[in-house]
Amino acid sequence: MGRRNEHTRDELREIGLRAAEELVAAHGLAGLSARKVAARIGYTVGSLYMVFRNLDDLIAQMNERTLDALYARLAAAVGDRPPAAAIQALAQAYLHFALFETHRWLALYQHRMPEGRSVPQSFTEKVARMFELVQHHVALLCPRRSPEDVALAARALWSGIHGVCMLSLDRKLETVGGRPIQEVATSLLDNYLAGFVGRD
Amino acid sequence: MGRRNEHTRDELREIGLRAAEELVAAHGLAGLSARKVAARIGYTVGSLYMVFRNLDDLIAQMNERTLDALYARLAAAVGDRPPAAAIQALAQAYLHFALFETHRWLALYQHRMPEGRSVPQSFTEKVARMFELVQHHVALLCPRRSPEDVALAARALWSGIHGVCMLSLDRKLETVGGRPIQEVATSLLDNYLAGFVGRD
DNA sequence: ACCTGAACACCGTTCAAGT
DNA sequence: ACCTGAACACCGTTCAAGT
Repeated sequence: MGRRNEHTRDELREIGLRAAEELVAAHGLAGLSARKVAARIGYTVGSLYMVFRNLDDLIAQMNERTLDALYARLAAAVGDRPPAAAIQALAQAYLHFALFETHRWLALYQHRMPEGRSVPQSFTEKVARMFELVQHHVALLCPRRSPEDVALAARALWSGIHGVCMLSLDRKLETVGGRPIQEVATSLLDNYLAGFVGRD
Repeated sequence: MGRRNEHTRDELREIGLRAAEELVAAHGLAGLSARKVAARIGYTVGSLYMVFRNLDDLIAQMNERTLDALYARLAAAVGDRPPAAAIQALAQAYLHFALFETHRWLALYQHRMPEGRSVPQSFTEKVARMFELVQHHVALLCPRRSPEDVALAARALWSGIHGVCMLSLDRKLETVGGRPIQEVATSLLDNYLAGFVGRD
């Protein structure tokens, strides 16, 4: 057998990633398997290994696409808002993505590279680019603060918003009478920034 | 074969959980399997299903033990400190646990119950108990605030600290020149509380 | 060069059979 | 009642063999 040649390498990679995204969207990262992806695109499992080093590689590439989508949403959300509003918009856009593309977003953090191996550099760069978006607007908000202070504040805020998403999605940690996630995020931003700017 | 009777049901459960904890500590949740646990305690896989409903049940029980350990550390950390110091101590104790018992702590959040099933009530209660520890000290710090405000603040802070841990452990998100995790956490608490108390 | 099919070493879960 | 051993349906990964 062999030689179907219906798709180029790039096409195979594309439909593979798309199938993976659909599987994850439907059943979460745990519902993803190389065999299921192969079945869904009408190839044998072995074929996937022509285009992806292994399943971890496939997931890493899928996650990079998620990062791209997330970045686009964040960048669109800021628009030309003034700093404080821009930061709030960034947070709300992040929340929105986590809430409405839950499985895709969770896969970003659930997937851990095997023991020794690290994540590709392109992945790290996309994360850095996203972080700088936050940092930029914090800097605009507090022009007199040192770059170190701004970096620290951006990191604290970003981590905080991330934690709000995580704990909200994890039904395990949903305490009774929990507030809507947006409200918690707003509280975090408002109070942190009040403290941060107040000591400007 | 059969009938070894070297261990009671409770003992079997205990050595099973202990073996699971050792495997997770060494290789993370991904390195855990029912067959490995069985091998490690010198029983066949089937025997595990006498004591645990399935692997998810085993992991859930293991995670409950982790929650107990974490709660003990947090409670010990507060001691009889005044509110503000108590909150800082809680955060630092949480960070410490995440940093030094990383795999055990990560397992708490990496493990997701299968599609329909939810986490046992005892688990939820242990989480609630931990959350109330934070809430209690925030209430002491701001006696004039409404219970709703206090709950919101506690939730924002707890989520924030959690996010700091998560993103710090995830080497993926380590941005270059990242500050030490404790510093980020302190910034989060100090500035949030400055904002929160300032509007008291 | 592309792709298959079968193989290998794993996995969770069940259960008849043995003591 | 306790425990085993084998079975079943899955899994990731490799690779000789076919076109």
